[in-house]
Amino acid sequence: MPAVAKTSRQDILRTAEDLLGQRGEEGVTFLQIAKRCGVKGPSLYKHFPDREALIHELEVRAFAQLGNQLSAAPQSVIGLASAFLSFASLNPGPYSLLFKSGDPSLPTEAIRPVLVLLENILGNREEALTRARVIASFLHGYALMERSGAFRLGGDPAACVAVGLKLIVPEASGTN
Amino acid sequence: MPAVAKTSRQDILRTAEDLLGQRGEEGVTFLQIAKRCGVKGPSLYKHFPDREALIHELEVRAFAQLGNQLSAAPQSVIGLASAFLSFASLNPGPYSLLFKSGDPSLPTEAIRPVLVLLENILGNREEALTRARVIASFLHGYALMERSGAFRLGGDPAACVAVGLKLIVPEASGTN
DNA sequence: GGCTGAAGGCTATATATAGTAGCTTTCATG
DNA sequence: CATGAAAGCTACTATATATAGCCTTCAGCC
Repeated sequence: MPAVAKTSRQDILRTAEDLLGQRGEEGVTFLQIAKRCGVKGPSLYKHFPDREALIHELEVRAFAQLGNQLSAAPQSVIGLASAFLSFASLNPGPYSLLFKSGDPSLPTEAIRPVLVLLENILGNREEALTRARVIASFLHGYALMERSGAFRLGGDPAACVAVGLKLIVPEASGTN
Repeated sequence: MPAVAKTSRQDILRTAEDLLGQRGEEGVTFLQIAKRCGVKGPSLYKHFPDREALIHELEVRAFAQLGNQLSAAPQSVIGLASAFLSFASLNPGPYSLLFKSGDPSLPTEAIRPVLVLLENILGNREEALTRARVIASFLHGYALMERSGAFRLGGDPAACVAVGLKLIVPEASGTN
């Protein structure tokens, strides 16, 4: 439309996602992105008002990815939990952005499969929401502590996942 | 001992903790600390090799504080969990440092009361460790999600704490 | 009493970061 | 073909971490 256009919003976002994956959130700098996109730093401000806006966009995308993973997974407690934890460990960069900002409506979308499953299992909307929150907290906390190596007392930390899930949703045992 | 000494390691750490409490981890900068301690930025390197070392020290202190809170709390599942979550919400700065670095031996100390309590309740060391991990993951995840406002689907998020604890340690019901 | 060495300051500097101001180029459209 | 906006650019500001090298002051020793 307008002028030369050496890069684009999409190009920038893709590059930022690469950096996020390779170096984590700290590594997502305008200078690095610009360099890789073949423009100078300040030019990026023609596409994003500031760094926070870019990071927010990455968070939205991360939620979308997580949502896809959960939708595609076996719709069981174990299936969804495994998909969640896989996403966390395979995509530490994007994962680290989740559950931090607290504004978009997308999280609701991404987590929906869990809620739907629990409603089916429990037959109670209210109880399902509470239970979903317990599971989300548990898995999120586990993912973070696992990644940072916070489980230092020996044994197999991963073992606590299955145990935890069974405790939190005993109704799913057998049915899975 | 040696020379003028306008400040000290302790002074710097106290100032850094103030900043951590007031502005969060991002706000803990050598320049700000130096200003408040009445010295210039580079002088701080006479007391700490780099910023990371300072932050690590703050993390160690945060674990010590948390440990004190847990030791002083009622030694019940609810009592310890409440103390943990209180610490998290009353000290967001220090709390944000916990379970991140993954090197010191102090975490082990801080969390010990939980482990001891669960060993008493369950009478099984192995099982107690697993259960402690489930609880720690759950509470840590809850604290983070609560703080960032990740619970957006209405109802009372806090309600899921009691429910979660009861599910994870049903043996404690009645006894608390 | 005076030397000396090291602790702990300081200034100056280098690099990386976010962000702003203001100019320039290019093309799509009237 | 003129114009205006999109998207570059350079130059600059401010803040951050960190290093180099110098200066000052005292503690301890001869």
